[in-house]
Amino acid sequence: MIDVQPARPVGGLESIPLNQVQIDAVHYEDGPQLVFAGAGTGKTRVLTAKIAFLIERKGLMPNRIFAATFTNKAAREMQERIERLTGVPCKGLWIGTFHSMCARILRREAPSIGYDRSFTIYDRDDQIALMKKVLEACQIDERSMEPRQMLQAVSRFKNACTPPAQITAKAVSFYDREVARVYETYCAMLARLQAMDFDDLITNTVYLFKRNPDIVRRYQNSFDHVLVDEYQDTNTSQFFLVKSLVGDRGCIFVVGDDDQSIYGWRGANVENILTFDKAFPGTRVFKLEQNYRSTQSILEFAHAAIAENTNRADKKLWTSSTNKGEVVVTRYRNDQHEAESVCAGITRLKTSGVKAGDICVLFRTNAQSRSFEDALMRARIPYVIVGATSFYERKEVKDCLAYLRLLVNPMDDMSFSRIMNVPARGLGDKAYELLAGKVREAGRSMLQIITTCDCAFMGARAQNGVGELRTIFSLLSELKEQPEGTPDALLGHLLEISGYLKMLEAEHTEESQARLENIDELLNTLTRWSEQNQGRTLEDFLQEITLATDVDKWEQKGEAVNLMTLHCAKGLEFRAVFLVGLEDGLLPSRLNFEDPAKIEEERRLLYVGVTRARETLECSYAMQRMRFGSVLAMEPSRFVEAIPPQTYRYVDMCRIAPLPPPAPRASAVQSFPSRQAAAREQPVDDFSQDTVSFRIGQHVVHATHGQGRIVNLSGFGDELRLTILFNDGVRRKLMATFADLTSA
DNA sequence: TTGTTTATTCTTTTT
DNA sequence: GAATAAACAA
Repeated sequence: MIDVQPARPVGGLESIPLNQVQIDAVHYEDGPQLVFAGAGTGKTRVLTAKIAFLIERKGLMPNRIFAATFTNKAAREMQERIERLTGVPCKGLWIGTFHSMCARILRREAPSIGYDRSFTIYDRDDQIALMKKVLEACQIDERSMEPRQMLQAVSRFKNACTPPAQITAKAVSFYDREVARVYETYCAMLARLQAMDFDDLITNTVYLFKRNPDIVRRYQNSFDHVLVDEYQDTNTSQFFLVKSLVGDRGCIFVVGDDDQSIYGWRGANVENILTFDKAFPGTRVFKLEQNYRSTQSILEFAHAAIAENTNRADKKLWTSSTNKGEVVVTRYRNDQHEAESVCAGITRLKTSGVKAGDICVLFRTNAQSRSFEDALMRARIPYVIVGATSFYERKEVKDCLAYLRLLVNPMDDMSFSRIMNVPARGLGDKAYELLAGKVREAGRSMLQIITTCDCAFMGARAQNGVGELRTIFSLLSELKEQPEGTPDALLGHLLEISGYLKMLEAEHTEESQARLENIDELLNTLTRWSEQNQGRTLEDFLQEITLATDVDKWEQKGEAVNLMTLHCAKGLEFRAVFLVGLEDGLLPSRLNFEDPAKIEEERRLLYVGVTRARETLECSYAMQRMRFGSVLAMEPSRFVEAIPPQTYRYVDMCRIAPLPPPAPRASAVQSFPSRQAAAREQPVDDFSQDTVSFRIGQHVVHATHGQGRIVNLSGFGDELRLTILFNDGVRRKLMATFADLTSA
């Protein structure tokens, strides 16, 4: 095009330090680009620099750039950095998650696909509630077809952009036809409620583009460049979306890492990244392999972990850092032991000068956070949980939001049914059924019916309740039209006139107190938001909070330790990471045992966790874990066992720090002494002469397998089995009496 | 119709 | 062991 002559001193872009590959990727301008960016290789930096390059050097207007990121937080931070670098205000830049940007498009174009602009966005809870209604309407027993499973099927169809009619046409078996019927009904209901679920935001935008050539052309013409972060986690509908925005132009730049693809279960399609060059001919591939984040030993450990996977583009991260660091794998007695010891480790780190905010505990499932919360609380170490039942998922908050949503979208019967009897106004199941019947008959929404009809078909008590609701909503909609009807004022009034506050105030329980505080918090949030977002509407607020990701809601406070799931941790980094619960059945999850592809995804999850660490990494597993309220025996994760032992230091806390004597719970101790307790109490018996020579952690030599280390003992006497981790990386279980072993 | 008790099922991971 | 659904009493 134009030859780039940086006549003026280029302040911004050059202040980002980049290596040669990164520079090449940023400056390339001859067509589609795919950047393979391993963990910690400066992916965000390249993406930021690329956008800055487009604005600063190519003179693109910010509002002509479309950039999809994985969280809104990342988007905000990137936008700020670009503004600082280029000195160009980037308010108009299209940057955010696919979901928020599609919502932005759909708010404008909704009428073209038969929706109102004020449509409601349904979150997961709403989806489940709706699916239950759908199953009821289809007269399907919830037990034969689980709502969550149906939702997953529906989500699969939507992600592949297959409309109900096609599924119905293809359905052969009875089951398939039932699923198709559910899908059809679910979509129809959403449309009637003027609601969209998360998947709809993407697929409806794709439909919009597909059916309206003029609209897609308009959007194509309005974007000069399309960029996508974390491309390995895009699904098929997102691919279609990107494709239609790009058209046959080559103005696309994607960044990703197939090794970090961890969202297959929600429809992400790794093939998107692996076959990118087929979809966008003439693609130039860039590979970032120099890691700027982690120490040598962490990288080696990470590579050993991921190298087991078969379906991956070959690459290996390297670092020029000479800082060796150390990876520790620790075995604990049980989950509590693990939590307490990790807690002690955190205290040690803090005294050695690591800020709490630079420490993170990572686990596979949310339920695992509990034992760490307990331990941290006891140790008086402040912590934050990223993604735990968030504020906006609390009952009382959702109730308030349901009132507000209904005010915005009167078609939203799901929200209506949530609040129609909260607080209690004599509108129970029966009243609901009567109303639902009228809805089918009249083709109007519940709120519309109760505000426009006298409801003589209901009992006297119910009519009274209906009257209350009618008053509440007529007052609120009146206020909403007034200039003083700001979002926070609306909520304040609503809490008063609905009697919601009174209901909680009357309770006088600890719980009701907490709820009142949460409502107060919501009110404060809304007030602050209204001040900061003058001119924006209640609709905007509601959309913002339903599309916020867990990380968006997280403020990384310097003085609090972070707890989160491995999925949440994507894209983040910490000086010190504790990767806990590395047990078979947990990581990998038992539910993915049968499917090798899913096992590989679980392994990538481990890889993501490991590569979050900058300086120290402690991986751990416990021999026993509380689950379902009972104690389960656990085996170390197969992933850890497959990692060559020379890449880490093994610490067996079961031997180093045996638990203090069990609490004097007489009955428990007497009736069920655990095997270990028994072994502790009677260290000398007939077999102990033989067994005593075997200890966990002991180094041994096997006649055929060579050197190894005992990692586990089980059974007694003749039955004594040794689990030995041999230096070839293979773990074998051997009978002590037959194994030809000598002490190393 | 409402609030309480009991039974059951359940845990991946999230926009 | 917790959260939800069904069952039941008031």
